[in-house]
Amino acid sequence: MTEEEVEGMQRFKVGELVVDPGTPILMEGSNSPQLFTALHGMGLRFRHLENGERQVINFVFPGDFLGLQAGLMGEMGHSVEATTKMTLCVFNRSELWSYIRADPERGFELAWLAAVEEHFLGETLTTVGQRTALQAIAWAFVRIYLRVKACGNGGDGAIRFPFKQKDLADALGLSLVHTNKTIGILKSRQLIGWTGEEVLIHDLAGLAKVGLTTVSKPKNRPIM
Amino acid sequence: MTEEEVEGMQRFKVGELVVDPGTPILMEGSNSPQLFTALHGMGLRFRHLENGERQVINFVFPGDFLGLQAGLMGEMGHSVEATTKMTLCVFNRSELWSYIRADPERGFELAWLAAVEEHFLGETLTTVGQRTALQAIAWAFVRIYLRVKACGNGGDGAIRFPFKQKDLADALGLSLVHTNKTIGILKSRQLIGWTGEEVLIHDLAGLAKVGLTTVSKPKNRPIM
DNA sequence: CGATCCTTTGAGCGCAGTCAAGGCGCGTGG
DNA sequence: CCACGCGCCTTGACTGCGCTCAAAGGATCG
Repeated sequence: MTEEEVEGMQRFKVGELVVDPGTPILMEGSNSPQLFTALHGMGLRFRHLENGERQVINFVFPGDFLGLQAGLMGEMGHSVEATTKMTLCVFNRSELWSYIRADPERGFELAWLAAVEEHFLGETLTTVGQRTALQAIAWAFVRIYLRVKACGNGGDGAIRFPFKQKDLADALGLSLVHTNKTIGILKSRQLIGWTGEEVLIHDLAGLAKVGLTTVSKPKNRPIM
Repeated sequence: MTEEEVEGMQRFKVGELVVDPGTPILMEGSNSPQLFTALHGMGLRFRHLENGERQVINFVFPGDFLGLQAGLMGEMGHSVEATTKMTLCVFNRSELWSYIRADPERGFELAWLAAVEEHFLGETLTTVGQRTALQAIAWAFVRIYLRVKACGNGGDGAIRFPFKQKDLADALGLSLVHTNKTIGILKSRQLIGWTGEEVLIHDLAGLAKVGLTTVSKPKNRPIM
């Protein structure tokens, strides 16, 4: 989300909300009357299977819009939960329509947001479906690093990543044990480091090579 | 896509295009000057990994919009290819903006389309990441059946499904051999039949149970 | 200083992948 | 008319990546 968009949405904000780690923000299947933009902190989007298995859809970073599906379709396809303490910008779902009507470009903004999500989900699906565990985890660190750096945090090769190995495992469709051992391989190859809430990317190009991916600069929304 | 939306878009159509089976329609990474709506026939959306592996993102049925990512982001995240002979409604990408500007609801329509795609991709991701092969294939047949029935074709338990087992395998991140054997299990349990281009759903409820999913009616776009 | 949560490591198993070969339907050409 | 090739489906044997079970460190906290 560009700064102008954040700016524009601020006019529709109802207030700010600060939530503690572990707080559910949106529930799968629900039709929340409120939508959010993440201002600080990090979280998780995920779905549950009937047998209790969890699929992490992606990680939530500052700037992410939460509740687009509820706003557009009337029902969330996944849940959102805070992993760290988070502060959220709150909107009323009922005002989304007036937001769109105010300027035709607003609808375009939302469509663009959804399209970006779709694009990323397609890439994730390809990872989970086709990459090996080693490739998938290498890919994930490349994506996460680029995503975090894009929102300003983490200048050099270090980023804050307050998630558990189980979260990454659930994001990639792997077991915790196998994820742990595979991370160990990447560590031993001097490609990454991960201690506590800090991840070190020692060799981005090497990681990208292992992960069968390329490091391209993220594109901004085109002005039509 | 509702009939009114199709109606609305028809005004922006440049013409119709008929393509033969196997024809590439959109290429991953490209910025096609043309966007399409599928009118007849079926196709595939897919991505390729650097090692040549293919992930099928989903199946294209009549009514699907093709090229939304190119229109909104300037670059496709996946390729689209015709599986059968297809007829497409053609639009100019450059007119997308005037289409949106004509009516604020237009932007909403596009955002809604993208959100529906995102919703479905999240469900697919959960399948590939968390369901076993048997559960995944059962889930896939439930989704496909509901999707095909939603666009009018296939009244009773029979639908036209002109895809190969390899296509389904690539959609679920499974090997062809294992997919074949797993389909055999579903056949022997009298849940489905699959001969040539026809799939028979003998027991939708039973399939849904195996696939750890529920058969709920699809929701229409809410009128805000 | 026990309790709890997370990470790490080892052992063994099994689901799904790979390799290989055969069957079947269909179109093509001798 | 039949032989042949080709694409796709089917089946069997074997392999191995990743899962499960289990237990042992560390770190943090009341």
